[in-house]
Amino acid sequence: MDLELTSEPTLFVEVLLPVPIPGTFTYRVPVAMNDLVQKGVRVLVEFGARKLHTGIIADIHNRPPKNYQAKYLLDLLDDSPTVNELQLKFWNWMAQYYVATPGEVMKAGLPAGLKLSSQSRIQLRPEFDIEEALDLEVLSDKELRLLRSLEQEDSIPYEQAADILEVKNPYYIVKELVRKEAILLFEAVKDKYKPKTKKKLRLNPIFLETEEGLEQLFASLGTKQKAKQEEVLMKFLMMVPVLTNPASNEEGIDKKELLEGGTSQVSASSLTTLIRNGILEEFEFIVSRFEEDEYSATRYQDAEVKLSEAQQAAESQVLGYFEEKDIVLFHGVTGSGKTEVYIELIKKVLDSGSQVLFLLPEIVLTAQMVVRLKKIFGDLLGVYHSKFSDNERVEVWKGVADGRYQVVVGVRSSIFLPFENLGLIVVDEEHEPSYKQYDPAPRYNARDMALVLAQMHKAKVVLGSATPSVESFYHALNGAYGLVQLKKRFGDAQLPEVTLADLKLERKRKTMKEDFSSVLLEQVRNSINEHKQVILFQNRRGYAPYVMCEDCSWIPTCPSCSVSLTYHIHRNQLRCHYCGHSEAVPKSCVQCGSTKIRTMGVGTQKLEEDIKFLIPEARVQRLDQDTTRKKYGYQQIIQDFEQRHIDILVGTQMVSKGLDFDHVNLVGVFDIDRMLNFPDFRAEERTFQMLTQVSGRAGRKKDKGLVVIQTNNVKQTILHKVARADYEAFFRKEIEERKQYHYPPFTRLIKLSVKAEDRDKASAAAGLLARELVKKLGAKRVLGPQEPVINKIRNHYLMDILVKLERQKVNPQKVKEIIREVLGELDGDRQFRKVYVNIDVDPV
DNA sequence: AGCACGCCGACT
DNA sequence: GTCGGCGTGCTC
Repeated sequence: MDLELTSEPTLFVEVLLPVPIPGTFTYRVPVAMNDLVQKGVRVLVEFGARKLHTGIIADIHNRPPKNYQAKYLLDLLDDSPTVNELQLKFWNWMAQYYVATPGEVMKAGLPAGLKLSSQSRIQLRPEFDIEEALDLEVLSDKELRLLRSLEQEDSIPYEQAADILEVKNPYYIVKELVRKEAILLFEAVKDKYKPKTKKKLRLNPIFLETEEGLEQLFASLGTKQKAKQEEVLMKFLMMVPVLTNPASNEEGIDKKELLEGGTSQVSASSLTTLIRNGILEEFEFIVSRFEEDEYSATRYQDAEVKLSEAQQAAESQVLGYFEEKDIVLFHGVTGSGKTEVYIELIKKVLDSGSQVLFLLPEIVLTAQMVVRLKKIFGDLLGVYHSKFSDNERVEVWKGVADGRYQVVVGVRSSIFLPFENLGLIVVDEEHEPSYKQYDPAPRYNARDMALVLAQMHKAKVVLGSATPSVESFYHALNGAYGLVQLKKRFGDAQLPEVTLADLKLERKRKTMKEDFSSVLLEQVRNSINEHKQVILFQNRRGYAPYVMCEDCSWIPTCPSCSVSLTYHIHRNQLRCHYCGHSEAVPKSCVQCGSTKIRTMGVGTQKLEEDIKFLIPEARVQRLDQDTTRKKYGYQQIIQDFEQRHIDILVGTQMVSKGLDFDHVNLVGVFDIDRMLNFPDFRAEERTFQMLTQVSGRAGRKKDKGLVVIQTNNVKQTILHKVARADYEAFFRKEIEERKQYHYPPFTRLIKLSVKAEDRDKASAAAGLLARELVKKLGAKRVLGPQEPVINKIRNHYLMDILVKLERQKVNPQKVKEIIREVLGELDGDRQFRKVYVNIDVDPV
């Protein structure tokens, strides 16, 4: 036989693994799999001595690695690719741009449910003879004990060995037994994703084959407990017309439905007997985790949305821009009806056969927008949300891959879904910082990545906002993006009136009640008397940001972070919002022994308490991270507020997002000065956006709403711009400052955070880094190192370096290469062991 | 990032 | 001796 002709080529694959090591890993393809390997397929590989990993095939070739022996692929997990080629390209791009590894991007992009988990198991070697080993006296007591237990089982989990042996770490004993060739240690893999099933029942079809079948059936029942069994059967036959409609039997009936449904309950144990005797058959049916709701039958063609003239004009402007530009910034004031325009655009894209991605910031998602879209797009719409379980995410992933979902509404991570042909991406509230991921790497901004993804799909993008980011508005004015504006509220609703409450003055006159100015409190009372609703905005959760000893000013701080501890009232404890540390409130001062420990400052909990005390008849509810932990917590509160079971909603920025309430006529804003004075070049932008958003909650329909902003400095011009809803005035001033001080959009920023347990080490490493960067980039482009305000988190000291690159002159990818190089040097220096550096490209 | 391996000190 | 803590180096 001619080996040359029959032998198959030896193939190798580049496998992407979810590890933070640069590059892919080369594995050898077993000949039997040669025809089955394809890019994007999940594979099972051994990685390191004992670990199994799920990886993705990124490339296939026939070049054996030079310096090592490639391991074999263990298994292929898919028949068809889980990740398409465009996604692989996208991941790669993202890794380059954000200075991350492809593995880190994979980790962020692939839902956990598509990764496999592995567990070590121990098994007795069948050829090993325990008695013989005993005769030879080569086994210790413990070893023997483990072997005896294994005799009874096929295999046991590794952890169980610890219980059997009554030791903490069975590793050495297990290892010794492996050496003696008594046992095998292997990895069992299980697919984490399990479809959800329902138990269904059908009648054994043999009873339907002949005319007399059913009679025989009743005759064949055992004599014992016959009546009960008959009862079950009768109910079944009433619910399933087996004779007139045999297909209904094929389809079966819910087990639960048979047992509990209808008018009577029937015996579950009789049913079990019927199943055991082969009269009824039980089978499992895969169901979707997403309940088919009342809208699912609707086709979007049927759901008419009437656009106002202004909306129609906006839509045709967007379409007009799309003739020549790929990106349009859609600036529409709160309540101007951007959503209807989005919907019309989406319909058009769907009609052309392309897919649509609708991005929303984190918090809004469960609320009204999804319901609205669901009504229109029915079961073509997939929803991707951070509170979904792993399994639910996998179902959306698969739905997108097989084309069941043509529209997806989702949070930032939905840019990773396996779209084949996107035609449009809508980024609503494009200015929202929650589109940016902080930790872990890749620190990506979903808004920016949406632009990249769209380009790869040759799709269009609409960036929508009532308060566009300075960057986006600048690009729009520059002509890089199209600009479409809606300046009037829908249906002639008026913009709210904005009043400033002068806290300095009120304090002097002693008219403050707790943290409420008399101006605000009076308005709250008015609203309640008129049976209107009120929103109070305080962007700080907890009860008080810190507590303090009245006698010596001692403030409890976190043992691991350089921050004061926040007081939470319900558990009566102090908590760190950075690392989660919590402790009881000290009864007396640690420093001077005084018992006069007072809460300082205001959080949402305190506001809630105060307003309940000041207006006892009002029904008050708090909306923040702490009250919305549960999956539907947020939805529940919003619903209660909508249905007017709540008069006053006290909350963090959660209250400011995309919610339309018809009966709110007052919004109160606390602590805005702290936000304005935040040491960040975006502080004013953030404040303006937040105030505009939260103001938008006041007044709908014909009622003019009122916004009361409490401030210590009524002269701050930004507050007056909010009052006039003058975005463009805000923008003009802001863009001048950005230009003057070289901030985005005129520069690109890269922030390096150096982290080490030792403060001097962090400082020294940062110093070295900065010097090297200055050498290569010039002193003007490197700021710092500077110790951040919060200089210690989780027992690691921090130092920041900011790299500023002029937008026109500098190639940012080159600079990232330089940063990688310099970091490599630091990595090689023994002195800087255990120093970590985070790279944040385009920090927000 | 894990995780194995090796070296060191504490304990039965 | 054995256990377990931590520093170091590697993963196709």
